[in-house]
Amino acid sequence: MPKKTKKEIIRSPKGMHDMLSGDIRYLERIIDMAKEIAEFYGFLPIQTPHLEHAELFSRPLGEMSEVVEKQMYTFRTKGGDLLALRPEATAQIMRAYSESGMNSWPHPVKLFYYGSFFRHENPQKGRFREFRQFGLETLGETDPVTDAIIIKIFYLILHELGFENILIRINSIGDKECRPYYKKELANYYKKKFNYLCKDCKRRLKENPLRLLDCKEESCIELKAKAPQMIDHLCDECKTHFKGVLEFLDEAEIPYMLDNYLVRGFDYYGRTVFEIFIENSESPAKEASNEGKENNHEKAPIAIALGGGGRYDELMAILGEKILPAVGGAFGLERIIFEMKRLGLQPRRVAQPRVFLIQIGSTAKKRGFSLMEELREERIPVGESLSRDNLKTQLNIAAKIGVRFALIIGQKEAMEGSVIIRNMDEGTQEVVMQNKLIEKIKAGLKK
RNA sequence: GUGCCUAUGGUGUAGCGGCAACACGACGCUCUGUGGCAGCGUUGUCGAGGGUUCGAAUCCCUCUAGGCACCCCA
Repeated sequence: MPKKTKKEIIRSPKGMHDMLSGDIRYLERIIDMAKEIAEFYGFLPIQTPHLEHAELFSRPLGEMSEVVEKQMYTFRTKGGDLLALRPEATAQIMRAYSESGMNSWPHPVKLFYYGSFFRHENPQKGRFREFRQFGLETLGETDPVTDAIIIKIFYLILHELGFENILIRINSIGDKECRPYYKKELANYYKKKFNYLCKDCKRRLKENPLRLLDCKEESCIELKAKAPQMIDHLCDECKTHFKGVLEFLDEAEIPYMLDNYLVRGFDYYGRTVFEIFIENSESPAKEASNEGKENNHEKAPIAIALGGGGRYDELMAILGEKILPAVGGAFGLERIIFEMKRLGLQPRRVAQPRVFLIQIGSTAKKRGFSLMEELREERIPVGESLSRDNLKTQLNIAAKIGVRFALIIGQKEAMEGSVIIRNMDEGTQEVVMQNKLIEKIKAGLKK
């Protein structure tokens, strides 16, 4: 072992990073838009804790599931409780529903949220250990229109942000009546082809046959084409429900694509499942040349979904409460920021100051210090660099920001209670007494 | 958890065995009375540790971190 090691610089934990003003402007734009639309549709805000009893998540997801076993941040408190950093919001909202007595609210209860979630996995493109989501939940309603509203709001948010080529992939995975039957059918089909399956799929067949439909191995994709499809095995009620959802989407002219192979990992999902993508106009050509195969008749979406969700009518029962039908979904906010930047969509605009305060000398500095407050009270955004004393430097900064007026206070002005207003574009100046200043600036900015 | 790639000022890069270089940014000074300029300076133990060598940013090994993909997916 080395005798002397350089002092280690402390870095942010793996998969977690600072979000700086550049990205936050995008984040704010997304949140502003999402809130506006969600609130229009009658959704109420909710903020749930970042920590919960680990069991809240492990019970619905399964103690032995990979997510709970490996990806959840859990720890013991000093008091001995087993807590977890929240990996998702849905279970929290179910908990909040019963804990906060929402069963006495007018139904359906419609909620939206945004915030950080945590999962301990290897970071890669669009996947971090701390990531932010915006989500919607509608509790206490089975009507297919509620599914459609959730999807519509997600669609609208992206549309209003300026995204084009938004694609909703949608499927119904049945309910607890018909899905087990389908699963068995699917497993039977694949058992016969066992020797043709890839290594992973052989394992999937035992653990979660639905996941076989997700496999990207070419040989498995071929097998998938002839596999039994969920849509043919839906019970009548599920079929009617799914048809209803699609009719509302048609009515709203929301572009969607039936994807019979879209599945979600957990058993508590039932009926509607959906994911939202942005179609990538460049990638089909690229992929075609890479693969050199014919296999590409469907348009290629980007690899990662911007959002997804579905119906989970059975979740509340798993948590030990009365059955409460529910549907919801969430956006990955980092992923949307990434796509907005890639496609050149605009972040939130921040008003730039159009006036800049410049001071020379200690008396003037103090005058400037209090003048800032007078301007703030008048809601005139004003830039400053009070910590600088050099006139040229300050003018330089003012010029760089691109303000219209510089307010210059020097020794002389501080003494006589005046201010120089300098028009930065024209290079003209005017000396005004301080009691006329606000008026003059307001008039000047109007032009 | 597995595999592949990467690591040089704040940022983006060059150097590929022989003096660490360039651009931009930031900051300071020239500069306490007038801006976008200019000049000068500062911003580095080349991710860390070890090895090969007369000599390592450069070659080798280990570690760490990051990226990408797999696995898995909330």
